Amino acid sequence: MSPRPNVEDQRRREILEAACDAIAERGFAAARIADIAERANTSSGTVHYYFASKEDVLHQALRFAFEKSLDRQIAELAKIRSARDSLIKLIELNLPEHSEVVHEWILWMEFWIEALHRPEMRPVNEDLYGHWRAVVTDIVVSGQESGEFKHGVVAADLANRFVALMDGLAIQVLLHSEQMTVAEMRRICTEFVDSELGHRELTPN
Amino acid sequence: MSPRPNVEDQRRREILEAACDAIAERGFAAARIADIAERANTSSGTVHYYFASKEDVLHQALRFAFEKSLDRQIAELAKIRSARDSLIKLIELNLPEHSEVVHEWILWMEFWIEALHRPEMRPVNEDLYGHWRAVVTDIVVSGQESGEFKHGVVAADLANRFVALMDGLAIQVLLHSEQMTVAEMRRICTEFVDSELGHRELTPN
Amino acid sequence: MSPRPNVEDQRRREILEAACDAIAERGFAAARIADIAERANTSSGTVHYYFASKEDVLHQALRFAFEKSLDRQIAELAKIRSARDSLIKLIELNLPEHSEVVHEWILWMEFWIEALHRPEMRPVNEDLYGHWRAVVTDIVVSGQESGEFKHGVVAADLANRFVALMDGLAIQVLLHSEQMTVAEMRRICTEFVDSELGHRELTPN
Amino acid sequence: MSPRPNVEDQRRREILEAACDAIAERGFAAARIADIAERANTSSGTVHYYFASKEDVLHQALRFAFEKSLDRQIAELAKIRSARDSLIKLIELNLPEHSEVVHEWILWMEFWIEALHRPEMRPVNEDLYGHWRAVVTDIVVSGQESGEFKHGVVAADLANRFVALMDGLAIQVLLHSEQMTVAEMRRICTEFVDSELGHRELTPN
DNA sequence: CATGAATGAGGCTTCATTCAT
DNA sequence: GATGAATGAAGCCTCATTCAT
Repeated sequence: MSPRPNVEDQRRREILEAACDAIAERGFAAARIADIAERANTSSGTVHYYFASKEDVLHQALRFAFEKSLDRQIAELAKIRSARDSLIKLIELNLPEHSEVVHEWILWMEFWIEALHRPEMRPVNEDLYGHWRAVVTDIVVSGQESGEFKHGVVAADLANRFVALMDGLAIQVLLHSEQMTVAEMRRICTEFVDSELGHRELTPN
Repeated sequence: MSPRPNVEDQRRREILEAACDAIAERGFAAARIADIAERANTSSGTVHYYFASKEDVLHQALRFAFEKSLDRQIAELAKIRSARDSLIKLIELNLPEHSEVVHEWILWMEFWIEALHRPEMRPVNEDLYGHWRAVVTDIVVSGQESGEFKHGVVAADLANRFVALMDGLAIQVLLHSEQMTVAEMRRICTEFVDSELGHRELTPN
Repeated sequence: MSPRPNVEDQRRREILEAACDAIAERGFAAARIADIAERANTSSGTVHYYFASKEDVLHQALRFAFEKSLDRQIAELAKIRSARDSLIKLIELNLPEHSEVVHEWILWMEFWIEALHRPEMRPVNEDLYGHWRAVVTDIVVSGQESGEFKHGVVAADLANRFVALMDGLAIQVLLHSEQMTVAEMRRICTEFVDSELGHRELTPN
Repeated sequence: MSPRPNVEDQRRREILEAACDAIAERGFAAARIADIAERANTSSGTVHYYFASKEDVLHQALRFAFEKSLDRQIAELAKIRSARDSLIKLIELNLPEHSEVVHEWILWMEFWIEALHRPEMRPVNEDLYGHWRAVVTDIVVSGQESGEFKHGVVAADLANRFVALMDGLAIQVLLHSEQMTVAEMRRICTEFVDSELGHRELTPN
């Protein structure tokens, strides 16, 4: 009957969102409780009312962001029939072109560093990255089953390479490398899909 | 004539090495001046005597580590004639298998995060990564010129993809992902070289 | 007519009991409103609803405990006829042997410290300790009147010495001193009574 | 050669003295690092430079005060030949008449409470109180040997009773009980010595 | 050259207290 | 009557930086 739980859950989410913003803007290590409180229009006391410690908010914030992002992407992909279109969509959804996606990538990078020094966070990587890889693997498999993709490629292996390639490219885009722009990243990823899975090479003559 | 400058340079280097160790072990953000001093068997006062600020030591330490690593790799590659062997060697030199290379990768990852939030560090990326790409590009070009590699591949583009792939794979290896081991990374990188540059596909029948 | 006041009084007492527990377990200074609320199965808001401030609950809790203890002891003593048996009973009732009495002693010790720094609490000492001394004094006087105790001892003086001795011994027992056990405390107190008030020494031959 | 150690030791002692003052004035639990720093004419940072934590300074301060007090008393007693005079001197040295002795008593009381809740401090009690008891025991034994005191009293037992009596009386004096003044405490303690150890009763005629 | 004692700003965390419900 | 979400003041502690030696 009571609407309280929702209110509390709502506040909780606001704080996590604020924490994500703070991490993206100032970096994981430099984010202060006060930054989070400010962005959530509340007090530092309230942040501690909902979370046990700074580490607690920040870790939960990262997981929260990743789960939200994964859900959103899965929802977007669900609308698409073609396997190739799905991978292209996946590329588009993850090109660090607009600030929202840039933020997500920054959170991933911050997470890598944190997980590097805090082994207890590695399960998050295992879990989330596993999901990610599974998404790609599923698309590849279904594309192969439907005949849209060529056979002879191990889906899980391709997923690993695809994800690694995107990660590596995104880093350079985010660092504003002159050698790597969003456009270039898009081209490379698209070509990766077509050359690895496409039929063109199979019918040269 | 005085030998002093060497002494000072020596000490300077010791501090930078110590800073690299501190970053690799505790993380860029968590590394303290006291950690550096301890690892250099000196005092925090001395660290400040040689460097203007904490940021100064840490930034110089990263650049120092990357330049040393680049130099060492270039020296190793200079001994090798074959272009393919050079790329294979490059892969081996950068597989995060032993602690030294793991440390180098951690420094790169820490650097990415730092450069993300401190734009003034991006030139280091531009510079060092540029070198890196140039190394790969040169090997590819020389391989193509000698006929060892197939033509039709844009060397600079391949270098970008190669480097991005390694970066992305290394991250997962460093996070101890169950899906990505050193062996798997070695296989993927080697296959990348052979499938992208090798002649096998060109003579199927 | 309304039974409410009883409900409120009841709740009030529960909170005071809870506060006593909290003081005994965590110490006066370390006891938090949340500790009290938890032990009273209620909320911190409710504690404040019944008491003006933390200081208020804690001070009232101490007084409450002492009054309860005094009443209980007076009731126990009322059953006893012999003056010597009364003093022996008093000793038994205050030997820090079982947890309830240990708790009472801890509350006294906490009270001493609090009264030391908060002069406004000293009247509680004056009042309660006065009662205590009066209890002892009355027993001694009645024992002397009945001939059970020897004369020549100033009852009020003996009460002061008796109470001080017990306080000092109890402290050492509570600190788990190897030199002072409950058994030893019992022996010393009993001998005190007999040597100070008994007739044995008076009729040696 | 370097006078540094002395300087550091000196500063250390100053901070401990300041901590004792802070405890005596504000109470163990209410004493803040800032209070200590202020009284030592230094900064809170410096307090932490010499001591690991607040608990660390405060605990060391108590031990420091007790050892100093014990040493001082032993030195005073060394000048005295007569056993009775020694006990009388001991009483005088510990009557909470002047602020210095009052401070010492407050520190003891604060210590009792702290040791009650922090068992790791109990050895301090065992150690220091043990010394104290030993001092009394030695005086009694030597008095008995010299014939100054009557025999038939177990020295260790008397020491326990003497110390407990003084503790209990001091508490009431410190709480400004109307029933217990310094003069009364002096009288009671002196009479204790004479009645327990004196020869008067032995030579009634 | 090098040290390390000293500083104090900054940030996390605790917790009594308030108040809307 | 009772609650517990929210607050913010207060205090401990860390650590880069300074400076006298």
